Amino acid sequence: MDLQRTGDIMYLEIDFNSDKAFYVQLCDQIIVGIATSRLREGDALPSVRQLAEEIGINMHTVNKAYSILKQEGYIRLDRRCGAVIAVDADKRRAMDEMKRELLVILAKGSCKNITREEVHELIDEIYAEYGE
Amino acid sequence: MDLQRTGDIMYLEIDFNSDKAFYVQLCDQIIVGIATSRLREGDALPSVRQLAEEIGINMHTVNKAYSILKQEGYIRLDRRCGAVIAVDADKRRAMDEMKRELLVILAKGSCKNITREEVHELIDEIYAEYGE
DNA sequence: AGTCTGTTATACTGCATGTATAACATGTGC
DNA sequence: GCACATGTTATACATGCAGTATAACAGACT
Repeated sequence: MDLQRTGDIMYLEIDFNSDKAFYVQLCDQIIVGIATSRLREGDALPSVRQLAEEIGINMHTVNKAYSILKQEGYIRLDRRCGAVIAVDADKRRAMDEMKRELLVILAKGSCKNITREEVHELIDEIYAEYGE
Repeated sequence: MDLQRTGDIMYLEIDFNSDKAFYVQLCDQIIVGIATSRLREGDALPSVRQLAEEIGINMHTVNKAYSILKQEGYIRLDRRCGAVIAVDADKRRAMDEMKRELLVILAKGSCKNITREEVHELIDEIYAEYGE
């Protein structure tokens, strides 16, 4: 087995004061991790029990996050090697979902006088900071 | 009083099968309505009781949506004329919030092989369909 | 055999959602 | 003044989700 379970996934943290659910925070952070190449195809994530203890939450909450990530096509789960990054790129569906999510966000911005140009700049800004 | 309470806000509908909360659906639809100029500064929204009956939900759920819209600076509420569109454009805060929301969405897209250029195209596409 | 993995089941607490009924203070129109 | 509509608030209830806790199971590794 050449898969190494990384001992420290320090950037996985829970904000206990956030209004976001713990499992949503975990999903988001892992997805951002993949996008920014801190997590790569084939990398192993900590086991549900291990991660749960590290960040101080319950095992089932981590398990829920992993299950969602599996169902949405970001990781692969099996009993041999735990959770492994394995992105299944269903681009068509991803773009549909992105469009639906963007619609409300752009509407909010439009109400607050954020122009289309400023949105484009914001996109490039984010890509510059975190991007590939 | 030259404010007219619009009799039919037909585009306000609840998707009872959605996973989104009713009051969130209402907020989103009203915000999109403002952004697309179907609702304009000074327009009056139906009263909480009237709208609740029209779309078949409880009064308090509508009231919750209105309260949030007020708190986020999209409408003004007073006892004389009910709920009135009145956008308070706190652009700085709006851009901060937009950036935070975009971060995760762009990360998801990046995982699914959606390029930065395609995101830009998607933005323009949405503006072309709904935008001013 | 022992230990780790994900997985499932059950039970409990706390909180958000949504409904229901009622009352209150204020503003409008008669 | 009176009736009516407005937003607002309080209370109570049912339901479901979030999170925790304990436990057990089947498969894979050493």
